[in-house]
Amino acid sequence: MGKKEVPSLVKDEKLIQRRREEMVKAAVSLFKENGFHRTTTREIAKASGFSIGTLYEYIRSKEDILYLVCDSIYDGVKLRLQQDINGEDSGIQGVERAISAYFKVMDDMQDEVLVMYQEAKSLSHEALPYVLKKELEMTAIFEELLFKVVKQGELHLSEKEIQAAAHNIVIIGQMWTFRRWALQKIYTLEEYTQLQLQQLLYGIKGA
Amino acid sequence: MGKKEVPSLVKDEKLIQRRREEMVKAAVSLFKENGFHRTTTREIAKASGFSIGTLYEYIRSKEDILYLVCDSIYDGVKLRLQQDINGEDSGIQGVERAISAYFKVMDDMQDEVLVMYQEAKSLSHEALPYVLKKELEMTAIFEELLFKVVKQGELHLSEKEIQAAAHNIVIIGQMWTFRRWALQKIYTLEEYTQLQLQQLLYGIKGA
Amino acid sequence: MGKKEVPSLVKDEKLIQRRREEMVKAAVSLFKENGFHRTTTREIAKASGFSIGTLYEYIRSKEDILYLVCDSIYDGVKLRLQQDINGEDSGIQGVERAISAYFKVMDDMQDEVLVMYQEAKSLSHEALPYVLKKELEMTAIFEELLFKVVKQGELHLSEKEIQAAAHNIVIIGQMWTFRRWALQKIYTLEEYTQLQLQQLLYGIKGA
Amino acid sequence: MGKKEVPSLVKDEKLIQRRREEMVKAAVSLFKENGFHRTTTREIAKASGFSIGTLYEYIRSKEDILYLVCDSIYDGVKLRLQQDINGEDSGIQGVERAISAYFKVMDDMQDEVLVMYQEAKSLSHEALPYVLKKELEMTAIFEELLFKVVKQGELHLSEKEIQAAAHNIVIIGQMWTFRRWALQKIYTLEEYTQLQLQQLLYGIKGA
DNA sequence: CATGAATGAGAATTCATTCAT
DNA sequence: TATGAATGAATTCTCATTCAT
Repeated sequence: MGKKEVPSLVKDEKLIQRRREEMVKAAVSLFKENGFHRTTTREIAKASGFSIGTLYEYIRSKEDILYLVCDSIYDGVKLRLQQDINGEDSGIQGVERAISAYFKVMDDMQDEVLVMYQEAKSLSHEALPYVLKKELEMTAIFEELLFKVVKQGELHLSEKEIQAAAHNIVIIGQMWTFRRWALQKIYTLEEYTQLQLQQLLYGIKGA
Repeated sequence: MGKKEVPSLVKDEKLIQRRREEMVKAAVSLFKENGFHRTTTREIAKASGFSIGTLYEYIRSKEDILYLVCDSIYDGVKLRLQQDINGEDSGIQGVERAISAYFKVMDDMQDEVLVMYQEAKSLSHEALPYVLKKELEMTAIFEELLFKVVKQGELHLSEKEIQAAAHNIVIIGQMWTFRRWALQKIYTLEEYTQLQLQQLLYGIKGA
Repeated sequence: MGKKEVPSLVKDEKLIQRRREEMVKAAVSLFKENGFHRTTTREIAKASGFSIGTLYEYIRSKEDILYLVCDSIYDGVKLRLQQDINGEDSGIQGVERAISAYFKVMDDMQDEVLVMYQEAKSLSHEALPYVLKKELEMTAIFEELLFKVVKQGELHLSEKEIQAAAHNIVIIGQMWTFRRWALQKIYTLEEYTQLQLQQLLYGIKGA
Repeated sequence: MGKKEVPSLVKDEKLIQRRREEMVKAAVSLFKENGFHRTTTREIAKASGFSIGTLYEYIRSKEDILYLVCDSIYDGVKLRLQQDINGEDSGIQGVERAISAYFKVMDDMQDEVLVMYQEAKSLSHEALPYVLKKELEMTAIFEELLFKVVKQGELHLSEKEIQAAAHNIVIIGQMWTFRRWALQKIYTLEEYTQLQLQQLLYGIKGA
């Protein structure tokens, strides 16, 4: 489904998957600490528990690792989000629930979100679109949610308004991590969630 | 006022300023294209119009350049913003005006904002605080604006609500640049401004 | 035994030893010709028969090479000296024999001694003590030799006199190399040895 | 008298002399601390109290400074030594006096001696001979002294023995500085002088 | 499949020296 | 004479990637 294929010299698909998971885990931790450029492939291999030679059996280049990392994080975020939202109540209530759940995911996956946020731009022109696509899919989740509520007549928003709102939700969630140095000094996650729900729903002038 | 001093081997202060401006201009353009890490000091020197030796007469290390770039961009943004806001009408109207002006600045300085946004995190632990401080000052501008309106009784917001609103304004403005690949396909700047003003003031449930 | 460990990225200890021997050999020859500071790491790599990258798999910095060189030379000198002295006759005769052997070693290892003599001082404050310690050990060999003879009643020297004599022996031996430009024009090694034995044992006034 | 001429762009001989003295003084201090290679011309200029441009009005290259330094030190040592020895008593007594005086000069000029000792070898093939010549002149002083005493019949030494003895005196004096890390822990200058006089005159087998 | 030694292009930085003012 | 800004060749060290075992 539109994923970029990263070739491997190894045939055993199961093994590829397992090794890559180890790699990604190690890499996230290292990227978080030192950033993509300051992390060496040797360090990643070592932290992954195998040799540099083996590392290159499962990827072609250092950039592949970054791609796998971003890919994996998006999948993780999306998976958790979909689990937390699923069927449940719809209407405005459902949107609020989704936002709260999303903020919770951002909080739980802070390190990953940060890495994705800061390093994705280092991807080559070839790989970047795949990641931006994921970012849009993320936004689309909230667009759809809002769209349903509009359809039910509970909200009155144009399509462009829906899009703007969805983008806002997404980055205000991410902001919790990439502005943690400011926000997490002022608010607890619960406070932040309450305040932002208020702002998102009612605005500054809000009732 | 709390700026980090970057030492130079050259004594003539005027010259330092002039050369550094050339450097920063060249660097912004290169960083935008290839990012900080993929840009070499030689490229910066060349694009600045002087030799590598001369470059190092005005800075101590590559990181100094990044710091000067970030510093310069913040100053630029803030300067323009303050010019555009100045005395003028207060009240909610004033806030709206300020937000519009801010979005306009973001649009005009897209390249710079993008660079600052993506590369600032590469600053060392020593220099980073200076830049984060600037980011907070940016936010503080809107906090103060809102605070005045609250004082005048036109808005009813707690301090924490003011802070959240200010952060939202700032990053929704920045989002116009760092999500340009999505947003600028959907909206013109005017549309974006109108829609986001609506969202910020009245929220999803909006009037 | 109190050696400074020089870390390597390579795991195979045997290989490390072999490669470092090649490196040291090449470095001695280059240092002798141009001195430590005028010799580049690339030259050392090339003369050693491997690439610059490989060189740095076996050392951390250029200074490590100098340390390895000094270390190796001292070990070489000491080893040869101990082989030449071993059990043999004791008494004054033994001392004379040892001095002659030592002078012979100095003569055989002129290049090495010269390098060690002239470049050791370029070692960092961290590494220098290890080399000075070796120099003292060298001196201690002669101190012990003299001490035994004193104990046997054949010589009458205080401890401080023993130390002075030992230092004199050591540097008069080294002088053969570092004043070669003067001495080796006047004397053959045999002459030098005879004359200096005379001076050392009986002094200027000597019988 | 066989000195190497170092050209200058400046005409005023008095000025040249004065500036060069300042330069040499600054350089000795810096060389002692960091060695010739690790000292930059900028540092020397600064420590001398003039600009880098001015520095190069009085020398042609960095090496010229080293030559001037060595030259100046030798002249200084020789001057002091000749003052201390002059007419005075002759015979063995005179030799002893000269040695003591020489050791005292070495002690007083430790920094200079050390620099000369360790850095002279960095001189180019062109300049080195001039310095070695000075070293020989130093030795010649003691050769002459000894020669006179031999002539007077108070000592019985061949020419080669005289030369060896003179070399020994010179380097045992220098050793006081370049092995200070060992010797100056054990002896005071007076002790060292007494012990070495004893060794030099009567040898290990002593009186 | 796994290993890790070897490679060398490339990057940041330094510093002796020059020359216009 | 004095100054100090400009220069760029030279140097150390890094690190992604390969390939023989």
